[in-house]
Amino acid sequence: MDKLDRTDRKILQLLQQDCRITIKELAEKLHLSNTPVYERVKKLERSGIIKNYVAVLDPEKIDRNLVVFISISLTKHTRDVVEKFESEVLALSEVMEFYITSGNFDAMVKIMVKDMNAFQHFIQEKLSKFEYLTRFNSTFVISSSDKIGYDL
Amino acid sequence: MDKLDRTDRKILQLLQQDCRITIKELAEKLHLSNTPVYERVKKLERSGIIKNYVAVLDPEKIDRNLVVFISISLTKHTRDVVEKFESEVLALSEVMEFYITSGNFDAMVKIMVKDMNAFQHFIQEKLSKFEYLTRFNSTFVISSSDKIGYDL
DNA sequence: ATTGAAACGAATGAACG
DNA sequence: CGTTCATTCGTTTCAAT
Repeated sequence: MDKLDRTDRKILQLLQQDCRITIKELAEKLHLSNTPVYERVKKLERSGIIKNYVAVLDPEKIDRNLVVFISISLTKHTRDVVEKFESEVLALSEVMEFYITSGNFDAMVKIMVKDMNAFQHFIQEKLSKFEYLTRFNSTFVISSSDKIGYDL
Repeated sequence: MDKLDRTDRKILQLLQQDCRITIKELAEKLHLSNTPVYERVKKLERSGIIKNYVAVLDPEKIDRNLVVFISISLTKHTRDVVEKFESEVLALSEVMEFYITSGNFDAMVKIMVKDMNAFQHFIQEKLSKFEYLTRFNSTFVISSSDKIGYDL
């Protein structure tokens, strides 16, 4: 897919805010008929610019209101060790995001848990068991705000 | 909303993976008819457990492939200063997430930009202009992986 | 690349077990 | 809770431009 024109960007902006909007409604907002909007959305999907459509849940309502970033140092940095660590860490239910990073640590994970007890359990029973993990540092999130989508 | 039963959790799991799935398809996967599935989805929406439905874009395809976490120290920590800082920083197109944090810094932002030039521009022309910002530290993301949704 | 219409399939709500 | 069924509404395709 090449360049996005004004209409494509507007479609993406609206779908980033609410992807259950109907083609019909999109068409009305854009002052076009169904077909061109339909074709544009399909093209954006096929090109991979739209990766997928997901439901966003409220962390508070599902007991995931405590967010912690944990920076991690490893003792080995070979590809196989790092990849195994990544996939095993990401498989833990508390872990939402995994990053290989520059700087003082090798990796960072974002975890979302119910409370401090759940955090302690995660550290003691799960994270600390990894063989090649040598050191970590936890940064607690006091409050946060996310942007709805990308500015195009 | 009270407790989620097995069916609710399955619905949420499927909607977190693909929220454009039809009620009909959902019903087939759950071996139920349309109506109960429809009613459950509406209830999950009304209760706020489902916050919204969003299209996820591919960062690479929209020139946002360089991800950087920037930890920030402020000189003042009053409510008004922090809130103004938060809203102004979040309004910058490069900034996707803003966190008030514990630890050595006061805040952390996640930015997504095209390349190092865009990063440099962000630092020099945008971030550095904030009056109460005193010190910051950038952690570059080398690779990352996100989880599709919450394990319920 | 857009329109308008038509065929099809899904969402919604009533009636009921 | 669940099912079936009827109606409404959106999606998808296509001929024409």
